[in-house]
Amino acid sequence: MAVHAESLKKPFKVQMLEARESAITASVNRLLAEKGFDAMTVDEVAAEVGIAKASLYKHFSSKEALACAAMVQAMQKAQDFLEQLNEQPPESVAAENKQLQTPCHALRKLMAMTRWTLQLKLNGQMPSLPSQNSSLRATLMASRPYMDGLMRVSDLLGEWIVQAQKEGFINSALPAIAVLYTLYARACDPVVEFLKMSELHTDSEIIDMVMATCFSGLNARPYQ
Amino acid sequence: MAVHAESLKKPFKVQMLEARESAITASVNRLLAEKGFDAMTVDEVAAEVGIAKASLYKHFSSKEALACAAMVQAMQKAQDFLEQLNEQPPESVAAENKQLQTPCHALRKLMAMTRWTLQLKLNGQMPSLPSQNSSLRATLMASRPYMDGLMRVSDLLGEWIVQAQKEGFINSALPAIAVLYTLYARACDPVVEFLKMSELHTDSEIIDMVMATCFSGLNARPYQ
DNA sequence: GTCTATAATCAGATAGAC
DNA sequence: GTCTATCTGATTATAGAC
Repeated sequence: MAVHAESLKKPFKVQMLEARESAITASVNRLLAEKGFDAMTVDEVAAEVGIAKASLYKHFSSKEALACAAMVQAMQKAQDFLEQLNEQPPESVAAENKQLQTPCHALRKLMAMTRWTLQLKLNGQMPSLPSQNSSLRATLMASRPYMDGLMRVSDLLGEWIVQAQKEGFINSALPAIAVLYTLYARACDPVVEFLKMSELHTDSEIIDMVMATCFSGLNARPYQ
Repeated sequence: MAVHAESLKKPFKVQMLEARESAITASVNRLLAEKGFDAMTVDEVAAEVGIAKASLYKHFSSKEALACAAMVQAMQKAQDFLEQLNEQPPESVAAENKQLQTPCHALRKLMAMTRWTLQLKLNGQMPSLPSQNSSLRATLMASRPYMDGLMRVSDLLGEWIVQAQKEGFINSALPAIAVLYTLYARACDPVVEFLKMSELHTDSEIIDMVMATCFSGLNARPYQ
């Protein structure tokens, strides 16, 4: 019983430690979004958190572990968003947005998730992992929390994709995995940055444009 | 007159030098495609070309200059392809391919160019510059040959985009610049790598899928 | 121009006092 | 656990002989 009480109510020291580590992952997340894993230095992280570099290494054993913790946290946020979307009554999903006005519940969830991704990116909060093969990939693949989150996210999205295809709202000629990858790719779509840099459009307009190209493509659609 | 003759027929030594430098840029191009600018080391380049690192630096003053030369060559190849596409009678553009069967000449050229890009990528010949801000960006921006090529390519594509929009084959609600960026983004689309890694599809199938999502989007199109 | 050998720098990681 | 100071290795770049 004492053991249970101990594990339910965290000691003060543990709370402090977790708060500190949470502050670290938040900084890492921001830096990963801003410059990517390779360009981010451990010195920068330490400076931004306001502690010495050696102290960072007491919390995380390597730069990869540091980035991995941030990625796990980001993945958890994504999963939370999807779970909440999954539990909502389908009709209530983003009804305020005219772009989401499709009669297909599954498609509406997929679009809501894509909008969320783009918004996060425009806010500078979407960590960007190296597209090329890197030491970080191996660390992520070996991380249970990360892989568990990734699998759960993929499962949820996969279900919605198959459902939307069954209902005839997503092109069934595309393998579900290709649709999944295409949606994931919005998280690192350079079009968002390019349009943002051009300063010709608001964030909202940029999202609408990328949503349009993602779901409707470049072609004009005279019949719809 | 002697000057003209000199400049028309290149001396043997110059030919050798250009051949050597061409071999270098080819290696750099391949390495840029394989691992990107940051992960590519000058030692690797020297090893692959088969000369000493110090010799490389006699040809190119820095790693950035090295990559820049490769990018200029790649851009030149793209421009050559587009110019040739531009001079062809419109009817002859990739008539053999069923995916290019649109009555709009401009759209057909855009699609041919996109296919070409994806094919180059699948061949491991599409150099990938760092999406983030890097020292390479500055070098490229300061390079006349690169920027001239980029502008010419953008002009040609821009004309076709506007034309296809005028004829009602590309969504006119999208600014031409957004369409241009979306096409450029195919050169670094991670969906291609992901699908390739999954080993579930042939290169040809991958191209067809990415072409479909690019031009028609994910949505089913029951009316078309 | 090509080479070997070396300088210079930067960034990830650690030692050891407190 | 935090700090300062340092180590280590990798990588860009150069010196100087041929």
